[in-house]
Amino acid sequence: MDQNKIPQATAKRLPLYYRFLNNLQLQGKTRVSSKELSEAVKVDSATIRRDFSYFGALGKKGYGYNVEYLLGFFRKTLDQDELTEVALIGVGNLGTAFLNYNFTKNNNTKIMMAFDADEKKVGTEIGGIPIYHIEELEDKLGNVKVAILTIPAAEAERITDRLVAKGIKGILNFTPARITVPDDVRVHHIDLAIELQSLVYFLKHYPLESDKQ
Amino acid sequence: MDQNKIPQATAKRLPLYYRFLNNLQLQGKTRVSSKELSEAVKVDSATIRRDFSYFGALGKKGYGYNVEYLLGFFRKTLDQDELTEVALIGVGNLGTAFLNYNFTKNNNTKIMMAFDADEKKVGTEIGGIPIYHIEELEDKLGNVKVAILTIPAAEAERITDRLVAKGIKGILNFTPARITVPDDVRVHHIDLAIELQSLVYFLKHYPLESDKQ
DNA sequence: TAGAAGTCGTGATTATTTTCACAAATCCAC
DNA sequence: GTGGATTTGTGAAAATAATCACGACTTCTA
Ligand SMILES: NC(=O)c1ccc[n+]([C@@H]2O[C@H](COP(=O)([O-])OP(=O)(O)OC[C@H]3O[C@@H](n4cnc5c(N)ncnc54)[C@H](O)[C@@H]3O)[C@@H](O)[C@H]2O)c1
Ligand SMILES: NC(=O)c1ccc[n+]([C@@H]2O[C@H](COP(=O)([O-])OP(=O)(O)OC[C@H]3O[C@@H](n4cnc5c(N)ncnc54)[C@H](O)[C@@H]3O)[C@@H](O)[C@H]2O)c1
Repeated sequence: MDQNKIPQATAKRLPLYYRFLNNLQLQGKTRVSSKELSEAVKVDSATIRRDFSYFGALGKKGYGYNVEYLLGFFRKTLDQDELTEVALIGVGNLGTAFLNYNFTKNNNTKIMMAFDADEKKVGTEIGGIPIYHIEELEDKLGNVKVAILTIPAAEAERITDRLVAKGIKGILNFTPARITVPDDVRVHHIDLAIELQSLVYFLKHYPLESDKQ
Repeated sequence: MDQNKIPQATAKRLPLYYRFLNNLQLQGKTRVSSKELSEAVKVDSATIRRDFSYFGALGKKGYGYNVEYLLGFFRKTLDQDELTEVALIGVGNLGTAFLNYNFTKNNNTKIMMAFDADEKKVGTEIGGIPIYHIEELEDKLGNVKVAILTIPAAEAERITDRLVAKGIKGILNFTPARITVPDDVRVHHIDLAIELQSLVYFLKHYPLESDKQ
């Protein structure tokens, strides 16, 4: 709760760094420079050094960063030692794909349960995750604070209200609906149609640029 | 090709505005203010007005914006009159979900073909889209300039090289791999594991903030 | 032990994006 | 018509983010 001064842009890159450091350690590397890191994650090396510097002096001049140390540091910073439980709402095309994916691999986030309105899906399991009826939402949700929303857009607002009422604090929203939530609930929109459309727009209107993301 | 001065942040919001305007028109609304728009898409109204202003004076003071006019304008700006063809590489969990989704609904982007390495999938269709063997990539791709990448991370770089060699200019990359491409190829990364992880990070470290996105 | 090479951390600068705030224009009710 | 209510478009300011560039320190080699 202390590191409230870390720029949002930096915070968004932390998981990326963390994942790459994990890979490095698996490969047995013990040190890494901001330059190497930069080439791998496609973020300017000065930006990486700046990002790290918000957490203090993590590296050593002339040497770089010690992989194990840095990894341990990020593990703590990203709370990788405690599992974050997630609920998924809407076991359709997208929802099913997510249930089949192991987010826990290097992430310590786990979908614990799923909900759907379709009686045929209720009672079954996908990837070992039980699917409950959406009417059981309030009963089953327990202490889960994060939800993934993969229901039709028309249902989004109504279900969101129920999630919020039950204490959900973070929503990863894949529906095109822009949902309304109280100030203390955070929503990240992932709008795949818009991502595709904006990629196409950039292609047509920003030819030969060098700025990707 | 002319509007090269439009900020990237603005460009990314255009499809969002476009979609909402479409909905408005379907509802039969003829005018809309930046304030209404703001509430619907959760973007500050001053930002919306600024965004629009890059394209000239689209509204009328004291009145707001004419929905039909604005929509027509964005349709042209976003090239909605011509269909953009897309290829999907990797018909697994995610890839299948995308094939079942109709991006063309209000987007004018269409997945025309898919590729996979799995013989069992090759030759079949999903959502009316044919699945070819990845070895046919160069033969079948034709003039398609945009690709969606939903293959295992380990394959990403190799396949990317082939796509680029064949003339692909835009890649929507869902793999965790940070792929390397020439300057004239644009890559948008959508890294679902990182989105989830960063949402969790924000929840734990930025309590009671009001800034979502 | 000395010098060369490498690399961090950061002050300063620049770039980008958001937001404020208000004059000007328009609308609308009467 | 007139006047109060709206709402745009945009200068200016503020906030946020990226990048430059270099001093300081470390490592490595001989
Ligand atoms: N599939 C894609 O590639 C894609 C792309 C872009 C956006 N999206 C968006 O993601 C969302 C999900 O897409 P999808 O393709 O998986 O849709 P889908 O129709 O396959 O799945 C929706 C699921 O939600 C369930 N559902 C419906 N109402 C419900 C309710 N009230 N409570 C709980 N469950 C309910 C349905 O039974 C179904 O299983 C949609 O909003 C869609 O617009 C999907
Ligand atoms: N499913 C998810 O929810 C999820 C979440 C985050 C990230 N991802 C990433 O998205 C990508 C796809 O995930 P998925 O769950 O759909 O995986 P998947 O294993 O279900 O699908 C991968 C598909 O690619 C095909 N393939 C393998 N090698 C190929 C090649 N050389 N050429 C063409 N096709 C090939 C496989 O046959 C398979 O059909 C992965 O990189 C994964 O890390 C997926």
